[in-house]
Amino acid sequence: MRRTKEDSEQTREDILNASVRIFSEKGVSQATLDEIAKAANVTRGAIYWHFENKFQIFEALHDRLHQPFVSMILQDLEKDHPEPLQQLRDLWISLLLELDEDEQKKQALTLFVIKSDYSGELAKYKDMHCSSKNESMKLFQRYFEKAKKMGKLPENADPEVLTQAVYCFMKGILFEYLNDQEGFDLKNRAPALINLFFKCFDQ
Amino acid sequence: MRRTKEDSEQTREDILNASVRIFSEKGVSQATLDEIAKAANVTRGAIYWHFENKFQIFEALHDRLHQPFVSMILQDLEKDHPEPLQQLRDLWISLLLELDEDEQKKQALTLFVIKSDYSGELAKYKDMHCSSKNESMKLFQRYFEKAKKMGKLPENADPEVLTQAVYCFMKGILFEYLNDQEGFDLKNRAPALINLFFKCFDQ
DNA sequence: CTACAAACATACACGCATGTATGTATATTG
DNA sequence: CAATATACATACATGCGTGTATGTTTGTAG
Repeated sequence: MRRTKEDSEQTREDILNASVRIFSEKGVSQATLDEIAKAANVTRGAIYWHFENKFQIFEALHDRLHQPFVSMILQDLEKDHPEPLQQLRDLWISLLLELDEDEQKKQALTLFVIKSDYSGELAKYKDMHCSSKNESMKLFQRYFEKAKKMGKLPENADPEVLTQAVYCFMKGILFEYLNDQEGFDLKNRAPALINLFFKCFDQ
Repeated sequence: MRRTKEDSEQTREDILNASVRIFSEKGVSQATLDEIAKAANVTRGAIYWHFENKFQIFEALHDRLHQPFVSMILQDLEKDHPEPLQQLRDLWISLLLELDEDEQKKQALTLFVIKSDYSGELAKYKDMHCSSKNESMKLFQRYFEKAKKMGKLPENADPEVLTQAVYCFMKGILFEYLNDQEGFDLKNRAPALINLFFKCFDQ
């Protein structure tokens, strides 16, 4: 059953897509390669052909999902918005609203925000996760630095602290929403929550 | 090796204490009963005598840790503070600062905030977790309801939204801190972060 | 003082997930 | 058109964690 090169690439994608689903449903450590194989309509043989083990899949998924996010933020930072804080606020609101309607993204975020605790078997990937977290935090910090340079923030405001605050808030929202999607009316609450938070910069 | 009743209760406690450690280090699903047994200086036989299985330990831990938290908040709510928002703010700051120096509490919170994703084997306990979450959120909401009755909040402020906002923020802080304790200088940042957030109510 | 049962420790059987070894069909290359 | 490597599927061996069955000691009730 030798397949062509495109076929092969397709099965690789199938495996990755199935992995996101299974990982986000059961958690990485509870997910089994056989489940993933069945969800991707292949056998474990195919998985072991494309990946060394379960954690290589995890790593591949991380790359596939982190990079688009970073480049999207970078693109947003290119724009010379007159109100960087407002820009960041709107970015987050639209991100949350898009998330609410994108099952794929929800699964991916569920996987990396909730279902992977980077302990035990996943411990080796903690550094990877931390550094990509720091990478995106640095990007968010640039919004605040812009705002400060434009005099939109008080002199004593520390962009690093503000970034950490926003990051924690967003992480909390994502966490609560992804943990109980029925109990969290994101579509209606997201603007209210974000707007409320960004009020603390308006003084 | 029949032990007295107090001995028995002690081993039960030993098992629970060891479980918090192992669970918070490896995650519930990756923790094995043999590890727990060794950490508690007993055998798996002792564990199976006191508990049905791993998840019964988890349940027992949840009870042991949730109830003191609730009663602590209830006690704080008894006080008739003239500024409920300030009271809530100070409560959170002191909770975070205490946490920073209490290894036991850190382990417990790590377990329930990060290491248990309530999927797969833990799915049955999701309801339990959600209802105890809602219970504590209702308690936090009472601070805002108090404040509103006292005219400390604008007429159109929705205590439920405000509660959700604070809860998400705190969850995010806890999550980030527990995930990378070295990278999060909680002792110095906690007051700054909390104070910043509570500013959005001062208008 | 002697049953009996509590409080474990030890031993065993089972299933399940992993990794690897092997088989196989087919695209591709010379 | 043969030879080879690719892209898997299948089969097998292994280990590990769980649950349970059984053994053992000792506090305790009568």
